[in-house]
Amino acid sequence: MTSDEEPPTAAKRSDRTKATILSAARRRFAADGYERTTIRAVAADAAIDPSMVMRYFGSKERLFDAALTIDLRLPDLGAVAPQDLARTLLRHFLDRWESDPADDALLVLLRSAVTNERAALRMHEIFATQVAPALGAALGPQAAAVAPVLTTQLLGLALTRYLVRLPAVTALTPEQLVDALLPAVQATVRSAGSRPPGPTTL
Amino acid sequence: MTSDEEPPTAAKRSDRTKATILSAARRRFAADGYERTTIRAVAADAAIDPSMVMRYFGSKERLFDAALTIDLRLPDLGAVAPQDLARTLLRHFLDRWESDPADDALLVLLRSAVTNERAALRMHEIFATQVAPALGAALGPQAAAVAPVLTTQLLGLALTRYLVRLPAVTALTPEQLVDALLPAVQATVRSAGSRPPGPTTL
DNA sequence: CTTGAGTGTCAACAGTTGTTGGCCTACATT
DNA sequence: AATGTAGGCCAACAACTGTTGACACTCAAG
Repeated sequence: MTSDEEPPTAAKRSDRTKATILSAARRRFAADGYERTTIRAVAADAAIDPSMVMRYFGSKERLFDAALTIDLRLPDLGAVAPQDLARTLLRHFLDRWESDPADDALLVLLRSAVTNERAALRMHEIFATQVAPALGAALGPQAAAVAPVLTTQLLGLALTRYLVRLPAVTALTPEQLVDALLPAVQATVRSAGSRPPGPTTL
Repeated sequence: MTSDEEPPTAAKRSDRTKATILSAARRRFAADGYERTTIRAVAADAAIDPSMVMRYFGSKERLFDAALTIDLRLPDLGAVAPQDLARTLLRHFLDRWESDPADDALLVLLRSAVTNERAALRMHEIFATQVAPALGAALGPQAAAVAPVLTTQLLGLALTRYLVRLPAVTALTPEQLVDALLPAVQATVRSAGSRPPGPTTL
């Protein structure tokens, strides 16, 4: 076999441009959402012809799918002491988002999920496959009751700080945000234990 | 002067159609957001020609402005006992949203604010003129520290339940939601008193 | 040198969008 | 009956969208 493998160095020129397109697409989707992002704009950012975007990704929808491979990279919450859980979660997400808000896949997805059904379904999927299991490992059977509330709180933070950019929220430093939100998140985590399965559940 | 006043009954035919357009616009903006809402679709819903929408409102942007006269109708929170504040807030917004999610101006605005700069600015304005003062009346000078967190929590709820429609959140009844969120919101309200003005404020 | 695939550009399509201007009709006032 | 105006419709515009097909360049293999 002397004939088939690809050039060892410079791993194919096309892969590089494909990656360039993908990163431009992520930035555009993050900044503008699905509907306002145009293939022409993505192509221009990637300094390439719009038709190449089509050739590499087939359609705008498939480009969107490709741009949104989401891995929350949640740590093993089973190894975290319950009293540290709230702080760990807040820090984890804030760290991610602060490092590069315009390129974080979760923020990209969230912005589009508000007006795009496809993106919303993707969000549901991530909750079911990543958030719920991770919290289950930390909180056991009580997690089901708490997970939606925690999601509400964390996505609420993402919404007000990175999407709507409320001045009152963007004015705070990440450390101040952790301090400000900690009581609420901690109360939520604690409510898991204190509330027996069904008090007023009809 | 016997000549000028308008017909007393049936207060002008044009007012009625203008109102019809406005209500159709609200529904469309709520369902689709600013970008995906088309004037043609609004006109079709109102059973009228698209050009009439332009004649009455001038442009899509001005139609959007007209559709979004937001009054949160917040009760006088100064009259609410501090320990009831959390529950009052939760109930107030849940009641509003549940009664007609597809026509609530705040949800309409929120959906668009995520991708539309103009709508986002409108949101900032509402926070400054309605939310902040109302909370100020209830919490005094501490309100400034708490208001952003409360906003995060309430908008987080709106986001997950009405915009992204996470199954884990839509599955709950309003009463269950109040119960689930209460510990967190209460902890936030309480944190207003316990945290002196500036511990780590550099 | 010739080939032929890989990589890219250009120009155009068909559909949709916000927006505009001309025309028609009903009807209260003269 | 004549008429002016408010309310409405129709057809078209220019711009922009996702998408497609034909053509040009590069460069290693034969």
